[in-house]
Amino acid sequence: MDYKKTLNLPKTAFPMKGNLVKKEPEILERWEKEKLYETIREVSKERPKYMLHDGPPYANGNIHMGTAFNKVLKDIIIKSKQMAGFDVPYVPGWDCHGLPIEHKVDGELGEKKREMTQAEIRGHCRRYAEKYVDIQRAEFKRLGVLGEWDRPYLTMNYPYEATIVREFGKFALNGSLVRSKKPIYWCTSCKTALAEAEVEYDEHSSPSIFVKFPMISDLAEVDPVFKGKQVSVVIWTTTPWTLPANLAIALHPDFPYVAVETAENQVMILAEGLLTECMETFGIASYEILKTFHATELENLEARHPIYERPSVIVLAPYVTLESGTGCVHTAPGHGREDYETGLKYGLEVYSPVDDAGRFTPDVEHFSGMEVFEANRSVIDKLISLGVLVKEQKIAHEYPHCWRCKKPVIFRSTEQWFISMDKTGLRDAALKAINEVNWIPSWGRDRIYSMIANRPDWCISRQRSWGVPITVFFCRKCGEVVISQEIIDHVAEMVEASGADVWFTASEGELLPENTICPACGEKDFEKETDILDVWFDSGVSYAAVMENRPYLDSPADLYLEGSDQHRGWFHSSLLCSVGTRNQAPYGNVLTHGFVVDGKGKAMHKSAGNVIPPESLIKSYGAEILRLWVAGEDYRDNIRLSKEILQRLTDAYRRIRNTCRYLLGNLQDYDPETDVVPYGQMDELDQWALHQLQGLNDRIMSAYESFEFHLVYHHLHNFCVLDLSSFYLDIIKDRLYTSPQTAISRRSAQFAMNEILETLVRLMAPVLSFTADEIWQYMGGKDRAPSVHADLFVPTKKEFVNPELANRWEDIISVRKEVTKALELARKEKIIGHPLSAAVTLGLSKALREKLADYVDRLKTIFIVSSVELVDVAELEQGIESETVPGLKVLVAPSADTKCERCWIHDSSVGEDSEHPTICGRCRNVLDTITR
RNA sequence: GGGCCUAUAGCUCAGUCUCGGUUAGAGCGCACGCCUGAUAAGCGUGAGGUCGUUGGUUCAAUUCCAACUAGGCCCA
Repeated sequence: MDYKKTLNLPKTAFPMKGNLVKKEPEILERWEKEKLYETIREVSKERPKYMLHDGPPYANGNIHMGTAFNKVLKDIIIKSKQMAGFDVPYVPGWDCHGLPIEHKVDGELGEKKREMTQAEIRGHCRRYAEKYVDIQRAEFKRLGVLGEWDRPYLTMNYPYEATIVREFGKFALNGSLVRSKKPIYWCTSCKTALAEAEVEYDEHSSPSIFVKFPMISDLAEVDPVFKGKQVSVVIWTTTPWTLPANLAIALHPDFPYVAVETAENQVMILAEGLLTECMETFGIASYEILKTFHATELENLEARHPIYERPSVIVLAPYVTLESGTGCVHTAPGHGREDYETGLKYGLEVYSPVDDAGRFTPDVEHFSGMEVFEANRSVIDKLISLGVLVKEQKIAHEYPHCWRCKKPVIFRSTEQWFISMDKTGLRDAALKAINEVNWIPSWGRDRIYSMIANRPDWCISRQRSWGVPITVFFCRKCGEVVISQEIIDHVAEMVEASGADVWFTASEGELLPENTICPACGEKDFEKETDILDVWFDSGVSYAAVMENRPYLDSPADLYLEGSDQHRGWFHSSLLCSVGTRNQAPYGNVLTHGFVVDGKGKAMHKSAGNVIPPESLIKSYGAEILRLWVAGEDYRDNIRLSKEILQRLTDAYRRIRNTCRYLLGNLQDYDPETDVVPYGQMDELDQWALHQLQGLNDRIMSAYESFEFHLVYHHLHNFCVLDLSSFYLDIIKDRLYTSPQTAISRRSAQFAMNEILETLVRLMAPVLSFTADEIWQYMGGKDRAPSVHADLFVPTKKEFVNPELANRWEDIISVRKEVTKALELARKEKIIGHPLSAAVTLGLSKALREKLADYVDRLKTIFIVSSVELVDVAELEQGIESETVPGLKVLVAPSADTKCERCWIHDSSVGEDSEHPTICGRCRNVLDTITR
């Protein structure tokens, strides 16, 4: 007889192989068809809300691993919060305006752009952004991220653009908006401002000159040695044309400076570290050091401008280096980024006497009307004639050029709009708000705090096309800036109806409310501003455009979650916008993650060839593995990704999947409605399993709560491997397979397995969203939610918590470990093969024997051997003495009994029954119940 | 160059922070073996770590402090 047919072997249609690459799209289709996201909204509408506000990725290009990581992390949080009992709507968004898109469109349009109106160009930009929103949306959905994908927020939506206008209006009207000059890259040939990204560095030949600035301040007052001597500070520059705009000389605060007498009563001041080099350059063979200064001694002293009758003040700046020059840096706040910063610090004018075409303005004596690069020669000649030029050379160096016309660009100051950090106390209010936010990890607070504390005013104007206009007007007669609540409301309404394009297509008369008059001069003739807003302002007001605007959302949000670069980006701009208009942070918690790097910890760069695009990962492993990776990595540090990591995750995935499959297979005949076994009647091992399960449930739910998803992964995996596969499930196989199908001992195990599966499938769902959903389809029982994602975590069941029992089993488990070791040794020596062919004798100390007394009959089952005999440790001469369990000896021998053909246990009762001579008494009895 | 952060077995993570103290843990992978009633599965055993480096504090440091090195993000 084939006794195998009399066993209750596991059976399930749930496939062993995930086949994720093929299966995932099918599951996604089903979610879409069944409107899973809407279903989840419906079932949770009465619950407390949890607001995670999505930071908008830029609508350009395909998603990369970093964006994929971020979105999946958000999805894990959303799903786990959802299952923890909240209502968690998720509205994804995109950042749509800005230079990178305009730049791309620019490149596509080429020469055609010159004949197009601004509105036409903007139309192209809009279509470009739409295209990438569609592409990225499909890519995000493929990752299994659930959300309101058919109604995301786009910063270029008309209502969003109107919100930007309104929020800008608040700053304009509360006194934060200021207008002042700032140096920017400027192409004199294209007559346009250039962004950093539009500047290309290329080889360029420049004059290199050393110039004397005679001291006005009398150094003899500092040291008599200077009495009667002519002292000059020597500077070096490669842009002689900026000398007319010179207002200061910068020294490094920590460097020593020397005064050297180079000729009779002629003294030069320069950095000590460059003295030798300079003297050589100047061709000065003999000189004498008169004095060494600390830079701070010279601060605020005045030199005289080499050409004009005005002072040039000595200032200190940390960016001064000893790499070249004299250590004394010519500073023109209107013509350099660093010069500008230093100028701000010392209260210098942002002087930039150069027009759009790169010509000196009429007020520049000697050079007015000259083109700046051509003026270089004239400036040098002038210096020579004044006797202040120390040395002239040529230098080849990297110099910024225009990306379009390839001509060298200049730094030139133009009028820009700023949001003042201090005029209305924005900085202080923002710092205060930072302290009321929970930053995770906590150092995020320090990082953004020092940025806000030290940042200059926020320059919000850009001389571009693709963005939301700065909606202010100027009076054509008196130049007054005209802005009011009425104007803002009027413009915002028009933008809401027709988009921000209206600013560029409509006339001032249409954009302004009727009868607007200039508050300064009473005139009615106005000109609109042409600058647009920094895109960081767009996304910075998303809490207003999205969270406050949609009735089912709320602000401040519970959570913002982005990469750590966003301390300078979205966290930063959102904070300033919100504090500036609402005096509170737009978020209660801010979670940051590190960056995706390769297996060696190096940043992923195209040039390094170590980039793994999400698409290729999904194609060969499936999105589920990507999700497991997101969960498994501790994101507070850099997030590594390599083939090996993916291989390990794939292994772990299979293990978890197979464990669930085994549970399903053994539950195929179990009805959770009718086959329930009361706790008191359960097998103690099953009770142990339930106890372990409660611990797991607690640990994982709290790991979700504290956003420590790598712990979720490890706990889940370890539970499947250690508690279940290698222990619990291995031991109960005998009971499951050989008992009568409906026996209470078997139902007891099934009851536990059912609890385990019900709990596991929920615990894994936020991470393994596809697989949990797939398992869900195979689970029995009535009143099941349509998807695991629409269900809740199982609350930890106190009635299954039994620490006392778990304690007792600790001892059994430690003895079991020793037994398996002994079995392995016996196997090595060919004494046994399968553990069921072994008969084990345990030599026990009195104490140990007492502990195991109640389990005598079950030890063989627990150890999965055919017999266990207990003797006093002193009586057992052979056997291996345990190193870890005191008072334990283990002896393994081949079983003397015959193997039962049905249950494979070696037992003395085999052969007793003539009808079934190859099976044991126990199996014989089971057969009776089956055949009866 | 500045600010912030990270560094424990081949890989992913515990432990250290809040209490410094006997042989630093887990899983995976690897090696070897068993099973063939979870089978492109399952079980067992074993080998892997001078806890980034160097100093300091201490009776004692992977754990506290400093510097350095490597790496990351943001500035310059």
